[in-house]
Amino acid sequence: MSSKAHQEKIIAELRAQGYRLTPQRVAVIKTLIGNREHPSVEQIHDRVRTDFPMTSLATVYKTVALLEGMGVIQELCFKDTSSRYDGGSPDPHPHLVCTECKGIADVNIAGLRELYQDVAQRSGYRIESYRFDLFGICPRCQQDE
Amino acid sequence: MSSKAHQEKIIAELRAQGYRLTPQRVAVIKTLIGNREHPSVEQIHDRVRTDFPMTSLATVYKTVALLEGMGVIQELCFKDTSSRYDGGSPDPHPHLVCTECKGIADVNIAGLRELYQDVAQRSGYRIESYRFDLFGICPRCQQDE
DNA sequence: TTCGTTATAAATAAGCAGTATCCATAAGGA
DNA sequence: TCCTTATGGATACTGCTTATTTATAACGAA
Repeated sequence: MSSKAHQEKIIAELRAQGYRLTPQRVAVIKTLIGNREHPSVEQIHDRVRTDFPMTSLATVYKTVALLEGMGVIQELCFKDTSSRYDGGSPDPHPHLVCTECKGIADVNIAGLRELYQDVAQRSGYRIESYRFDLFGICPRCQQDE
Repeated sequence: MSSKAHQEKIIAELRAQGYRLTPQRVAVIKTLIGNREHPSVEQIHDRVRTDFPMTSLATVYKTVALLEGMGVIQELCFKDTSSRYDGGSPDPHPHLVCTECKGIADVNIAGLRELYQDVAQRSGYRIESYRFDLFGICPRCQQDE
């Protein structure tokens, strides 16, 4: 699905659930959806304010909470930085996290589902989601060393 | 290694690095090491205070930071609860997290190393550690439903 | 198009986990 | 036993996030 179509779908979903379509919300959605940069609330706020300078930080917090509640974005919480938001896919997937530049990249790992379904069977847990972060140094930061 | 031996090893390591062995530190170590319950700072604090009632929360924070810096325990940060501490093994390993009772269990997943070494090769990242949490409902909480 | 209802935005106060500060105390070597 | 100095205790503070309050604007109805 194209980024534009994805945005439209979420906007339609908001409308369907009776939420109002405010310019601020649309701007947050546009910043998040199809953006592969996993921005922080601050970064979303800065971006949104280029178009709507009066937008409050609280509004961005409320909007990302709303979108997360709808299950269309994922919050990625880290201990040393503020949370980052993944608007690319609402389904869990592993992330590559550069400990140097703090960049976050999506990565696909084949066979992961089978792996944790085996764990579910062995442990008796009913597994509903996961979080898999690989920490290291990205190629760009390795060059800069 | 037995839990007792593990504690002794860490105490020796503290001494070797010139840190003082205070009763508070020893109590924190005893609470953490060999404990499979992944306690929070609050829980460690409560436990330590049964023996040393005057112990401050700040002391527990400082001690777990020290132990984490030495690489003998792992901090597990979550978005909805305060951090939990893993004193069982300093090496990264996956965790099963019950979203109902907030319990955390260690789990072994064979082949994980190969899996992310393949990712390293494909992506060019130099992977140094990871965090893998599986969220779900533990067997006990499933029974209580 | 206008009006009315009411969800939402802005501003800002409050909450909370974790950190820093400061002084008194006690660990450990001499 | 004494001395030096790291450490503990108390508490103020910080930064991220949430709650509160009031004014505004979205959207259905007429």
